Amino acid sequence: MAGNETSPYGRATTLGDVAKAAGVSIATASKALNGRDQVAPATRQRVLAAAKSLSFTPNEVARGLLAGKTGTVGLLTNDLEGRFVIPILMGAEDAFGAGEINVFLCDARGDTIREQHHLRALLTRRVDGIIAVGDATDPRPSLGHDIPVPVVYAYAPSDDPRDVSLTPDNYGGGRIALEHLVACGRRRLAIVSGDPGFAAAQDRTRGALDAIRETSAEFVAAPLFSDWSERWGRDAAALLLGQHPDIDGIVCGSDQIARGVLDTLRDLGRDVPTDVAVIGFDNWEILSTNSRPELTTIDANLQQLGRAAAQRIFGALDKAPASGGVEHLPVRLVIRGSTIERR
Amino acid sequence: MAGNETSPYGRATTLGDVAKAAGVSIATASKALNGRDQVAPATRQRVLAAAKSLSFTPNEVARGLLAGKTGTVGLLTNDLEGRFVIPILMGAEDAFGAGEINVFLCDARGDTIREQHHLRALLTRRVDGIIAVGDATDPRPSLGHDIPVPVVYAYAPSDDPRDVSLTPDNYGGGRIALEHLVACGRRRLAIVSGDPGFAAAQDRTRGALDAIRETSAEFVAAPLFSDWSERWGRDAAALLLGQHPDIDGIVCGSDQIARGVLDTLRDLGRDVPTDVAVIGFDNWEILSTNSRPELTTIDANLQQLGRAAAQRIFGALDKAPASGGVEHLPVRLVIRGSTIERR
DNA sequence: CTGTTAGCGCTTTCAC
DNA sequence: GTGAAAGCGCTAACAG
Repeated sequence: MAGNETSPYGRATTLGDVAKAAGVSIATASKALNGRDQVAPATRQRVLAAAKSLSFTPNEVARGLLAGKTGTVGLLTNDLEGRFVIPILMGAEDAFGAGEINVFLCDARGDTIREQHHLRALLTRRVDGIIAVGDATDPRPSLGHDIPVPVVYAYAPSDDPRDVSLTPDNYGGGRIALEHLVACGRRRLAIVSGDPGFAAAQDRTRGALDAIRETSAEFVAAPLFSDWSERWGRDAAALLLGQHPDIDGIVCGSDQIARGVLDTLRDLGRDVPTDVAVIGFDNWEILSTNSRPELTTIDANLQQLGRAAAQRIFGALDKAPASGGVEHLPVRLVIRGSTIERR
Repeated sequence: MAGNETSPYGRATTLGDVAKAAGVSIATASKALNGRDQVAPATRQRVLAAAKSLSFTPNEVARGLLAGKTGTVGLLTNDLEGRFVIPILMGAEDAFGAGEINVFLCDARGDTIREQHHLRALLTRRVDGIIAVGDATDPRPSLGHDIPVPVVYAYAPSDDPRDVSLTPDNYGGGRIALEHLVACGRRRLAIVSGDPGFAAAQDRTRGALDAIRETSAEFVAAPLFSDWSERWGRDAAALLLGQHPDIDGIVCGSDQIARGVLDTLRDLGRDVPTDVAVIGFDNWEILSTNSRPELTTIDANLQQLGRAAAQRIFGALDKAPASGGVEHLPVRLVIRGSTIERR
């Protein structure tokens, strides 16, 4: 396609080439191609034909230079797994009718230096906004306020209340999880959470603790914390069942922990959900849909979170920056076989 | 920062602003900032100072327009999980000393229409190259040859031999897996693979089948195929152990399958690795490092694959396009507790 | 309706 | 050493 001078891939076709081929001026070609209505139908046809035959692709870079905005957004992440960032990316892509915007994904790998580096690069490329995605719901250091484009923090909120932050409602999730177990008829419950240093562990647990007061159920033991591993889930379940053999429901801090809990219950010959109901958190499908039985869990609606983040960016673009603060987005219950009998 | 006319975020500082502040021409300011040597040290200092005090960020968009290249690469993926694409992205970022290049990540979600849409958008943004990442090692339809920038297919190769494709050496991985089991003293082996419609299932299995001929070990049963789930791993193990109680090693088609196999072995009271050694494939850490015992597995070196893809792009940029064909990149054995006794 | 003109922000000859 | 001028590809007035 196009010319073929020195470089292996030739020079791309320009609007000038199209105009020449159609025998019109560049300005007219531009109008024809962009659907402006001050151009004769016949002329437009000629331009369109020329553009097609030359497989003309308009140069968005030039367009962006002129317009003062590029139609790009930077996604700055520390999520090495991609577990959070991919759904958030998808949500962001959706928020602008596919293809309007393109997303630069930058992986800072938990390194502040690298993050600054990427931030600078993104600004240099004149992104229209930045979404900072963390891999935990604990507040993270603000990127600062001397950034000339809107910034939204997703999943991990900023520690500066002036920033705009979106994070899942872990507290509400804890409530929902507990309410579901109670609705399933469970009365003697326990909590196995993750690393107590994480806000997620605290918030989810707090939600469950608060919610139980409104029910006739009770916790047979204080919440257990350690880390987010399956191993801990296994160990915790053994501990709990040893001390309280009559437990009939366990709220877990994550799907990983829940998988461990399921393993131990199986080892101990307890049927799930008949003897003990188990609920996880995250809806990490590779874990939640492969267990025996499949895991009932709380889904953080990350794709919606991505949508919302993108909307905040674009809202802030024309109007004033969205007012700061941490917004907690609703999560949702996903019911599978670990809490109700499947038929 | 910068001026503050109408838009909420003001107009960005331009080179002109810096030049004015430093009392020099735009041309001189440019030279000073870019380390050209035709500028007096004193002048350079003044320009640098002005740039800093105005927190000037050069506009890479304008620069790209002039240079004819943007320093961006498009990553077009169908990998909804992000399991493959994130390591590949990291490898690509590394290949160009961090920050030289930025990557547009586009998720086509397995939809050809959306893929074409994204492809067009990327070309419109004048990316310097495109990496197409699939979520399986089966050949995928070529994006075509009328693309004006280099394209490299990663993980999923193109079905057109003229394209440049990089994919993990699954066959070699199968060999390595088997050789490891034999090196661990196993002699009565079996293969539990995944969906037989996948190239990965066939290639890995073939590698193991070929490799065993060079050893004194044997397969006690024909390879088993079904799907990539844990459930299938559990069922297959039950079947195998029922028919061949003396099995002492199982080559699995994926970590998921291996997890299922481990579960059944545990249910049957077989010790791993003492009675039966198990090896997985993929090194999907959430699975492989959380099992009992942890999984020995084959890692596809995706980060290196990303590096290599980026290098192909940039090689092709100046010189002729890299010669086409599918290149199989080496994989590596990761030894954990499912094949050797840990101390 | 169409073409001319003037830039967007920057780099690069090429005079001075 | 420094600056004026041209121009990357495109759009947006403004004349004609």
